Amino acid sequence: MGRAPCCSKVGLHRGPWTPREDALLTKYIQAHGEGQWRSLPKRAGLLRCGKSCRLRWMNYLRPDIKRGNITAEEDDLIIRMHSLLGNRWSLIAGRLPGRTDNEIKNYWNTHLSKRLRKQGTDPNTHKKLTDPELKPQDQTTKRKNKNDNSKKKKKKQNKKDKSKNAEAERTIVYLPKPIRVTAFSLPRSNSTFTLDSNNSASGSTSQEKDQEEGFAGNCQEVNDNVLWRSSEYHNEGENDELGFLNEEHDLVNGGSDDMECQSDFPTLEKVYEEYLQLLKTDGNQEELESFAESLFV
DNA sequence: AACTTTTTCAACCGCTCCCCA
DNA sequence: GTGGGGAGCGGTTGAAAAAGT
Repeated sequence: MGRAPCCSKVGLHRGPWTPREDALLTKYIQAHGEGQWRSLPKRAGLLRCGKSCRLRWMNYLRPDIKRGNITAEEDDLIIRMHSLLGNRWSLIAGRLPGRTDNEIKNYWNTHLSKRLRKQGTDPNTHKKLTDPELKPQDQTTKRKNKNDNSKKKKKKQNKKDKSKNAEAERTIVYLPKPIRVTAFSLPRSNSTFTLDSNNSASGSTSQEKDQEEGFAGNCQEVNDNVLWRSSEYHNEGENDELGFLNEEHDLVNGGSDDMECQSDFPTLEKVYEEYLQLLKTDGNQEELESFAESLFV
């Protein structure tokens, strides 16, 4: 059993937000700032749960949210980030100014994972799908279950078991150990994503290459391209786990003018080489895990 | 035009982590 | 050291829209 819900559902509004609720929330946050989500609804005069308020603000009302279609550059970046980080949407979103984790998650599930499958790449592992029978395992199957109530109920009941089984069956990808990070040291209300017109993601294009080379290919691709340009995706004051990657990329490239790197981390190339060595050695899971962990100290 | 199926995405849920008393 | 509350995250749901028949 988990914790009790953060708020009593009795008497609270649920479902889509009305313009009036949006206005109340926006007005309140503009006046008092973000935070204190639990008590915010009451103080703002909203009949909503604090969680709901937070979500609405973070995913929809925040002034720094970028509207409109995801560009090809963003698209490409999401795929690359996902190959490195997996489903860590908030981290990925942190690299895409103005985009929310929810938006990226949705975009991945509705567009990118499908596209990768079509292209013969497993969206989970980013490896080439060898068995064509794996392909139909997409949302179509999921949708068919949607109208089946008994299955639906069972689905929820077996949720945990399923995820455990899936865990066991899944191909192990030695992604870094997930850690919780606070995306920005500044309060969000103060963080300004001033992305000028030159700030597109990299000029990289070679998705086909990625598919052929799988995870390793992606990693190499990351090294070779300008994905980690600190001036583009590293907000001032940000202290997330990818920070060192940004720095390392600059080191690899001989450093950049706008950023002084005094990191003790090995270069990204070295890290990658070491990683590949460990991958080649069979049954070296422990070493791999500790290696991955060491990257995030 | 009517109906069915599929897709999209905002919102919810359950869980974990972090912080503080 | 520990327990509780707040915040944040990722997975999932379901209503509405779009596409197909």
